[in-house]
Amino acid sequence: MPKAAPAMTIARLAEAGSVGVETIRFYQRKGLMPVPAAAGSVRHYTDADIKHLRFIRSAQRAGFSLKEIAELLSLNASHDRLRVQAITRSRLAAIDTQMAELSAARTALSGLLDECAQGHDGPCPIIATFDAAVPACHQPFEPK
Amino acid sequence: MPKAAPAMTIARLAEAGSVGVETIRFYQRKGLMPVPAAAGSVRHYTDADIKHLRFIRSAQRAGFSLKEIAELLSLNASHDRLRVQAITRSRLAAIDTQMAELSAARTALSGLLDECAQGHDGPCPIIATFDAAVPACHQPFEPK
DNA sequence: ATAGGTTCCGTACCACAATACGGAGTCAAG
DNA sequence: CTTGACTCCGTATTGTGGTACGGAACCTAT
Repeated sequence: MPKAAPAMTIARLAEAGSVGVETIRFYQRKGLMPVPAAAGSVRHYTDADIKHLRFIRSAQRAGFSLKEIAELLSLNASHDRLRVQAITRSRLAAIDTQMAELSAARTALSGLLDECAQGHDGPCPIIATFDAAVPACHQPFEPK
Repeated sequence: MPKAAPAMTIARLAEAGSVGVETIRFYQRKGLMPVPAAAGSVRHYTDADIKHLRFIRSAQRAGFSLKEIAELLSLNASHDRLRVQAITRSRLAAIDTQMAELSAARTALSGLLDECAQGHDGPCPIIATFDAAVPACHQPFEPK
């Protein structure tokens, strides 16, 4: 019998997915991850769980919220491809909007940065973009 | 005497900035907006406040957090252009990172969308990107 | 067999950016 | 001069995505 793989516990799964143990338990509570039936009193995970976890993380990187990811996962079972496509399309639209916004912000900021780096007299144009007199508002942020 | 402008109250300012009244009070608490000395027992705002508010909103669109915006505003007073430039540069870098991520996500998603829209047998490739068997995990999300 | 590390579980807490709520005061129109 | 809208103020609650904590049970190496 070949030597058994060292049984994937939650800590190993967490490491494989580059997340914390608590994060996995959090996902389980949210219904995002299946909770495997315990073999004994400690759960064991499989490669499928790693993939599952990675799916969650990459969907997150694509901008899906955990709620949407939960829906996508539940649709996996129901085979409702049209719904999946609809969700994906709206995410694509949101990405386009966000990219446009970021791109506009990028243009504006880098222009202002150049301006600001050039001269050095008077108020910085980055902030002077709002060029009204600013009365004192120097309370520390969140003075707990 | 020309007819007086109708005195800008917090509600009017909120409308001009497309935010809620509560949001303005929230910004004031955070030190992001000056709290004008009350003329009588009700505060009056000026065009400068509208600009101030719009600055906050556009900086937010550029991805700055309220904390960073507070710092930018305080630097306006101290004329520390180098610091402003540093903050701006790091924001630009973050924007570039985020755009790259979004762009990658966009490519991936739109490819998958095409694939999914084409065929209609088997599991949807969008979800099959994570192609492991998914045990039931159908607890409602956030079952309050 | 016992010490030390993990796991499991519930509950609490964090940051962020608001939003809601309730009561007291005030202002302006009918 | 009353009524209704608006203001001010503090405190509480929301949603999102986690992170932390404490105790009990359990598993493993010595």
